[in-house]
This record gives sequence, structure tokens and C-alpha cells, in this order.
Amino acid sequence: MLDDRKLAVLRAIVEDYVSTNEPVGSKALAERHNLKVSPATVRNDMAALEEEGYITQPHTSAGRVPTDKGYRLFVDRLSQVKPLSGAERRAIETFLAGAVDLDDVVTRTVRLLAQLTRQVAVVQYPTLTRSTVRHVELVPLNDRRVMLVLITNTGRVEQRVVELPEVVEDTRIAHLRAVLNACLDGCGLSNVPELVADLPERLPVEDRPAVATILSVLLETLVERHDEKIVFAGAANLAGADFTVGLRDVLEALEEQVVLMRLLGETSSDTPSALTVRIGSENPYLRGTSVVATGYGSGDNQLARLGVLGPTRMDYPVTMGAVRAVARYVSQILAAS
Amino acid sequence: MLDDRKLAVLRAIVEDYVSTNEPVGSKALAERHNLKVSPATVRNDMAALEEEGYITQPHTSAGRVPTDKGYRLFVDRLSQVKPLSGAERRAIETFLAGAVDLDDVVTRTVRLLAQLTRQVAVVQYPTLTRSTVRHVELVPLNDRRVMLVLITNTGRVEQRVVELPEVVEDTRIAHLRAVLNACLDGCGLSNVPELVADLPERLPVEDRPAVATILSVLLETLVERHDEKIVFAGAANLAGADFTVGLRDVLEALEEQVVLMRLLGETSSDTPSALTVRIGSENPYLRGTSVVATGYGSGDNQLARLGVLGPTRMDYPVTMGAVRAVARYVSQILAAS
DNA sequence: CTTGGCACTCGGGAACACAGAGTGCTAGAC
DNA sequence: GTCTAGCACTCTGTGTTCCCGAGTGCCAAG
Repeated sequence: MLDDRKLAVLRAIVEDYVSTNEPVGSKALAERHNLKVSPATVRNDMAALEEEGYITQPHTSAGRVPTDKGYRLFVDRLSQVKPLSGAERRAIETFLAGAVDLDDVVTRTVRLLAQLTRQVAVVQYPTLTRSTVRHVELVPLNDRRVMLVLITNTGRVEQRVVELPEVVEDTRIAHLRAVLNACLDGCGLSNVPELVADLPERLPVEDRPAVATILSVLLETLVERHDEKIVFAGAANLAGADFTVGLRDVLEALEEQVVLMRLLGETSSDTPSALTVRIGSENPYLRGTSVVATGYGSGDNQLARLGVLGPTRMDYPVTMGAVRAVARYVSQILAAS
Repeated sequence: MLDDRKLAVLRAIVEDYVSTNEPVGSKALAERHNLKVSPATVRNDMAALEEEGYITQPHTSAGRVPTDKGYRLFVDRLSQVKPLSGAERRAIETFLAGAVDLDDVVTRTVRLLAQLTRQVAVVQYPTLTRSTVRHVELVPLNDRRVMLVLITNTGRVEQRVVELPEVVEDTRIAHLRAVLNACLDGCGLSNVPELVADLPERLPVEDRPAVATILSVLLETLVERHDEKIVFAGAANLAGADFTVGLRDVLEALEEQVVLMRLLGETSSDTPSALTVRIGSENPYLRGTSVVATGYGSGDNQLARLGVLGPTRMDYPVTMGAVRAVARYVSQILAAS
């Protein structure tokens, strides 16, 4: 149905349209790319491609524009992920290496990705569920309140103020801290609930109300926060772009964590580090936009996802290259720290 | 020069223009507001107002539009800050009361303000410099690394990983922690540098390299982070608005912490809780936009600033009311926690 | 199967006219 | 002196028309 030349024509259409943002016609095509055939032949191929739904014309007698299906074929079979230049790689490396803490890593990553792709970048904070406990700290604030601080191996810190049901002396707090750490240090966050389940019973009766309160706050922290935090950058790059959906809708979606999460999608369990590309209407949450995303994290433990969002008309090879590269570098950084 | 009626005309022009977004003419003015004079009289007044530079006409024979100077006069003398409705007050209160930690307070505040004003809201994180140390924690990660956690009375937590120059035993870390807390607990952050200056000398010689390293990281944290963090929300509200400056420029400015800081401006030392209104060209950093901002924090210790950014053509009384109300509520919340 | 030729279509820009809103000015009324 | 009514004038924005050109689809010949 689609011989090699037709595919070459499709590729050329996508490339030209992406770079010029104008419907591309048969004549220009035959000239700019050295297909060794005449415009008339190209026209025939284009008619076939349109028949199959890969391209469309905005109006009768205008050039052709790729459809979502056309981009899909292009991404799947006609393009190769474009690796970054050496200079870009070095820039990434030095920029990310300067980060001082987890917040900083994420902030730098999202800005970097936005700048590299000239699109909107989205980065999810490393998921707590796969992290492990590095330390639990209880800091007495006064005799009825303590601050609970949870530090994970990814450098993330969660803190909550706990109102105690009764006055508890500092020495007992200290003891409790020791017990908690002995119990939880190095354990996966997802195991925490079962690990602390019988903890009150192993402590003196008089401590139990306080312990129960603290544990409930601890568990709540784990559940509520486990992967909801997500940031974006590069909204300014939307200013030029034209979406089928309104600019307002895109900006609103960006500020809704829930929508953003859905956009990034789930890491497929079998190949977590594969690039996910969702094009236009394939994307149920925000139609008219494309998303290129991937998981990051070192090897076996995937931490979270990152990616970019842009108009359907984007340079997929370059974008995919940038996303993949940034994901690798940030994985390295996080594994090292 | 400007009698009462002329001022009333100016007020009417501002109000009409803000609500309709169209140049307002003499006829419509005389009808809609019950100035008891004819359009011709209004025209004379308008000519006078234009002469003085308070209004201008986009083209010959179009209605008049307020100038920055006109808005300024309106804000200073012709309008009253509009208090929020009871329903709005209750909504604010319940929405902010649900916050679980400082991050959450700030996030909720900025979203709330954006929604209330239908503009872009900007909130600066509570400044560290005026906070006091509530606790310093040193958590051994392994024998060459400790995590330094600094907790302030505003609930803010800063953490850094410190690479030690030599192996230090946990017991010595614990001792150091006790010394640090004894030295710093309850002190203002700005006093920390002098307080720790002679600390190494008061400790055993063998601890000094480690102490020096930890202290340098601590000081660095204070300096670098003291008030740079700032967030915004409501970018979607920019979609409809039209600025004299490009939308792209505004979005870029929003992602630059430094520019954002400048926009919010400084809290004037004498009346910290006063509303600051900077209109159009009065604003040197992003011309064509107006900023309504104020400091927040309870009474004597002002913590930081918050405000909104919007087009010059904004409803100043309502915006000012919302900013003031939100600032008060968030001050309350922070004072209580 | 490819190619050159040709008639056809449609969008977008230029030229133009026109209605309507709004102004400034002047002369008269209170 | 201040306000009002009337009037001529000046714009902008909109609708219309017209035309050019890019691009197509089809057909017949190589």
C-alpha cells in the first residue's frame, strides 16, 4: 500500500511542515528534497497518503499538513531520535551538577529541559513509594508539640508538626526517635505501614497515645504526598505556538497537578525508560497537544517521570533526544547523591 | 484646576473602561452615570482632563482611555478599597485553614489569590532573615557524610548534605548537634554568623575541620536561600488580557525569580502592611503591567510580600481588597502555627 | 508507472466605499 | 460665566469586490 517513496514523501512533508509551519505543496517538495521524481508524481503519492489519512489539506487547493496519524507513522517508522551535540551534553552536565539539593535538582532539570526543547517542560518529583527511609527525626517544639521530619534516600525531606494528646518529656521523645529509626532505617517507604503496625504494643503503656498520634501523622504524610508534586517551566514558549485548543486551556492544565500527572502518563512496567510519545488526539486529557515523556531513575528503581508538552507540530526527533538525554543525566545525578 | 465634577468624570471613565474594555465616549458617560449634565459639558471636562494628561484618545474621534497618570489619581483619591463579601471571607478562611505545612500554606495562598482576583498572583516565601532558629539537626548518613537540617520558627526546613573532610563518629556528631542547638536555638537567623564565629575554638582540636565544614555549609544556606524563593499562579488569566508588552515577555518574567522579586518590591520600612500599587510605566521592570502588592506577617515581624500582577486596565478597588484580605489571613495562619 | 499540460478552486491581500461613533467648535440659553 | 444644543468633521472598523497565485486533480502521451 505504502511503498518506500510514499513514506519518503510523508517524511518530507512532516519535516518541511515542522520547520516552515506552512502547508507544503508538491512542487516545493520535489525541489527541496531530492526525490528524483516530478511534482505530478508527488501529487499522486500525496493523494494516496491523504486517502489513507496520513495527511490532509486545510482547504481545497492548499498544501498538505500531516494528521495525527501521519505524525504517528513518522515517529514510529520514519525518524530517528536525534542525539544532542557535544556542547549541549556538556552544558547539561555542568548545569545539573551544580544542584545543591533535591529541590534544586528538579528545578534545574525542568528549566534545562524547557530551554533545550523550547517547549513546556514537566518534571514529577521522585516518587516516595520507591524510596527508602534514611532517617526519621522528632524535634520537640514545646511540651505538647513535636516536629516530625522524614528524610529519604533521594534527599527528599517531609516535615509535619504533630500535636500530642498529652505532655511528653524530651527524653521519651528521644527514646521514641531511636526506636523509630531502628525500626525504619533503610526500609522502603511502602513497607512502613506494616513495619510500624505493632510498634505501640512494644512500648510502655504510657507512651502509646503519643506514639499513635505520631504514627498516624507519619502514615498520612506517606499516603498524601507520595507522588503528587510536579512542576513545570517554559510557559513562555507557549506564547508563539498555536494550538487547536486555546492557550488558556493549556495554561490551566499546567497549573492542575492532576491533569499534569495524567499527561505524563504511567511508566510502562516492562520498559520503564522507553520514550512515550502521545500525539494530538491520542492524548485524551488535552487534545491538540503532544507529549513526549519518559521515566527516570537509575536502572531497577524508577523514580518518576519527566517530559515536555508542545503543539502537535513539533520537532519530534530533537525533542525526543533532549528528553532522553536529560532523563539519563538526572538519573545519574540522583543515583550519585 | 480639577473641580469635583471633572474628578467624577475621570472616575466614571476609569470604571467604565475597566468594565467594558472600550474607549468611553461622552454620550455613554452622561447616560450611564447620573452626572446631571449634558454630553457637551462632559466633553469640555474631558478636554481639560486630556490637557492635564489624565486621559488620552487612541485615535482622533474615538472615546477616551485613562493614562497611567489617570489610574494613579483614581487609585490615590477617587476609589476606596473594596472589602470582600462575607462568603468570600469564609471561603478564604476555610481554604487556608486546611494547609498542612508551610509549602502548603504558600501554595494555597497563591492559588487563592489568583482565583480571587482573576490575575496572576505572586507570593514570596517567608524570609529567613527575620525568622529564628527552632532547631538544628545533624543526621549521620554514613561516616563521611551528614545531613544538616535547619528548622525555623516559620516552619521552614532547609536541608543540605555535608561531605566531611574526615571520618567522624556518631557520638561526636551528636555532641556537636547539642552544642549547635545550645548556641543557636531561638536566635534570629541574621545573628547566626556572629554566634558561630568562635565556635570552632571552643571545641576539641580534632573536631575543628568537621565543624568548619558544617558551619560553612550552614552559613551558605542562610545566605543563598534567604529570600529567593517565590511562586506564582494563575498564568491562565493572562490568556485573555492584552498587554502593551508581549504575552511572552510577561511569562518569561514570571519564571525569573529575580524579576519577580523586583516586581513585588520592597516593604517600606515605616508602613510595612500598606498596599503598594505600581501602575504601568511606574513599574520599571515590566512596563505595561500593574502590580498590587503588600507585605504580610504578623505585626512587628514582616515575613515577606505577596501581590498580584495584571494589565494596567484592572479593577483596582477589588484587587486591592483581595490582596489586603489574603495578606491578613495568611499572616494570621502563620502566626498561629 | 511517470510526466507535462491544463483547467479549476479557493484563500488572502488590496482597493474602496460607507456607516457610526465621537469629537471640537460656536452660538445661544440660563 | 457656565451649560447646552447643533453641526460639520474625522476617524476606525467592516463589508464588498476583485484579482492574483499557489496548489490541486485529471488526462493523455511517453
